Amino acid sequence: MTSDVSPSQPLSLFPPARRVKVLLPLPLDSAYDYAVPEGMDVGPGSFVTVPLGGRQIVGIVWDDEPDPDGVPESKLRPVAGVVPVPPLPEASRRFVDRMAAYTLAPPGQVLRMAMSSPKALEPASERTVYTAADPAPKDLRWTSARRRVYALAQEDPPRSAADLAREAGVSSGVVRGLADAGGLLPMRLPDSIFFETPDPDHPRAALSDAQQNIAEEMSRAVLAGGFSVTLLDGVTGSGKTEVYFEAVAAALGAGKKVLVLLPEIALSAQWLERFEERFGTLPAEWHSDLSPGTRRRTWKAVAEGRVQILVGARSALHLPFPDLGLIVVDEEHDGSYKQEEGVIYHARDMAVLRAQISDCPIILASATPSLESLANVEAQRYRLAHLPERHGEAELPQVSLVDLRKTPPPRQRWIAPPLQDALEETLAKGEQALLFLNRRGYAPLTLCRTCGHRIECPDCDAWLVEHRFGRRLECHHCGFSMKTPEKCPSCGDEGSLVACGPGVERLFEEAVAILPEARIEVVTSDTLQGPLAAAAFVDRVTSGEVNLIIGTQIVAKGYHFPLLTLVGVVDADLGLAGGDLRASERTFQLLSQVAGRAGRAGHKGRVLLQTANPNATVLRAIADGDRDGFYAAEADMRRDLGWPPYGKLAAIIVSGEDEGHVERTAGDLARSAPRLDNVRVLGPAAPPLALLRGRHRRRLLLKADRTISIQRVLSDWMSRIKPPSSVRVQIDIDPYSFM
DNA sequence: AGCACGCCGACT
DNA sequence: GTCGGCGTGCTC
Repeated sequence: MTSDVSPSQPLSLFPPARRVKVLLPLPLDSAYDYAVPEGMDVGPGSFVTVPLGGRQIVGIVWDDEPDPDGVPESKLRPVAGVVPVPPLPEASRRFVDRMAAYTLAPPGQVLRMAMSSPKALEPASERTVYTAADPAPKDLRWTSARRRVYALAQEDPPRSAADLAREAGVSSGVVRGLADAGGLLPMRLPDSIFFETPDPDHPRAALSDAQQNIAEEMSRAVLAGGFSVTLLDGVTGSGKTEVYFEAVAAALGAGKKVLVLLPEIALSAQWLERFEERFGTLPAEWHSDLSPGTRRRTWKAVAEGRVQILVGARSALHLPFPDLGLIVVDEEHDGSYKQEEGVIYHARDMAVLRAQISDCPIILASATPSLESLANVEAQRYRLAHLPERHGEAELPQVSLVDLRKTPPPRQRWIAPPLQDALEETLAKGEQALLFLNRRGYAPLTLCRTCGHRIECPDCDAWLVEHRFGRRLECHHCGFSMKTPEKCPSCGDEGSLVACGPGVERLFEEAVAILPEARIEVVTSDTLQGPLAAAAFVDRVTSGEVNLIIGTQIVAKGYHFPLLTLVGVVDADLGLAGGDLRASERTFQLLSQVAGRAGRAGHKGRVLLQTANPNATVLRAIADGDRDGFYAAEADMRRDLGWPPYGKLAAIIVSGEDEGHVERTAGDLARSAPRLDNVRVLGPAAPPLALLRGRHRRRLLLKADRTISIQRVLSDWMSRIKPPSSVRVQIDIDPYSFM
């Protein structure tokens, strides 16, 4: 096979080069082979620069043995260099492999998420900091501004010129002047970030017996090590966070690293505050709002093992932790853990996989667990830790339904009389209220009175939503936006366009009319961009500057306002309209969460749900506080029909600009569908958004028994057809969205 | 993902 | 006559 190279054969000038597999962060089918130049030191996990076509790319040396007969020697190109960062840890590499196998995504595309901070790989940059020159030069002219800067420069840690100027309240010219005059000494420091080690023994509030027992049990699991999953189930206000903080403390105390996932870290200023109270310092953070510099330094600090604890959104799962001792997924039921673009995955499930690979415990926390997690408890794959009641004096809020058929609001209004009365009472008592409507903008539909035309998105099967504050119509699916027209785009009639249905902006108008004294704030993802805006909003509410909040689901998550005693859900039926397999579950979770905003320590809360279907089982369950009944009924229904979590499901989405090509490919897929026992293929069908971002779509569903490996079935199936390049076929394992 | 190669419209 | 649109296909 290979030529026999021995010292007695000097003719063999080119012995076969040593090969390695290099996985590139690109959606390629497999890792590529490269030749390792003589004397280059690389092993599994090494970050290497390799030539690909006409460019240089950083990839990772993968573990697989390269097949010497794979790619012909002549095609092999040499590894260009090794990047001086710690190798990608074994656990991270296995995670990439297994996540790719699970989601059926190319491994390189999964790897790309782990290498999301390309600048982190560049050689460490430096920054300049200044210390006070001691003694200061004798001939220095002292001004009060210079004195302040000098005093600051005597403190630790040494600061950059910009920080000195800002903290001393002087212009940057003063700092430069003082430095030039020799009063400050420049120092070059590596541009890295230092995360303080949290103090697990920081003084903390006492826990109840129930909390203490669970905290101790989870701490023992952390110290013992080994993979285990615990579902931490407790209503809002039962102190879940405090309990899992104890497990975090145990891990930190033992020198183990911790990853906490939250649905939207940007909105969790209050979570960070609680963390700081418990541990005396802030954790490292990872989310989409990080500046590129912080992102780079944080990535590097994680890779170098200098981060003890990190809290982040789902993408934090891909950070190169060398060793994890505990993972926590808070609000594990939350829909935003499902990534719907690129590699389609559920961060909660992948976190469980990550914990399994690191052989460490994972805690899934929620007041309204997913049916998936409950089924895993039932099957004894997960442990259950149940916190029965609200901690302290807080009581559960009283929930009642407002029947919109019996007590409807006036025409073109959405607040029914019982809710209006409750709002007036609450504000009169000096307490706060929240009106919840999960609809951004002013009105979801603009209609022409003359010709009946509905204004739709040119690129999607969706109505444009009027945003009156911004005087625009927007598509909430693709971002298309236009100035609100004066004339009907179809018949040209002037002044004939009418807004139909409510959005939060329109509700604001109504609230102003009926509660002229109220101090009202509309809170949506449009108005709360970034952690600073969120923190400012929290301040306005806690200080009492605002007493009526009108918001979308963004306010349902994670905020606690002590004086908020009334929650009005304007349209409790909204989430049930689509009728997909998870509609009831989602509605239950969302409404429970919103309801949980009402009432805390000492103030009993009230929740009014406006509905036209007061007999809907979800709403009855919430009103009666019959959580267990709801879950049992929903689980029975899913079990009977073989839906998840009692069966497996995958969606196959076919899309492209040419509708005919899409139809044909979808048809081909259906015809070549696997014919197996315990596997059914449904479709193709046009999803509700059959046109999205200018692409036509069809969807098939593969439904199988729990015992079937749907990944194998799917990859066999996909290998049988070859779609034209104009058509994309995406696979969504465990779909959550049916749009 | 990028970059090259390749085949049809408005320009110096 | 050429510059350039981005469709298609390849990269160890």
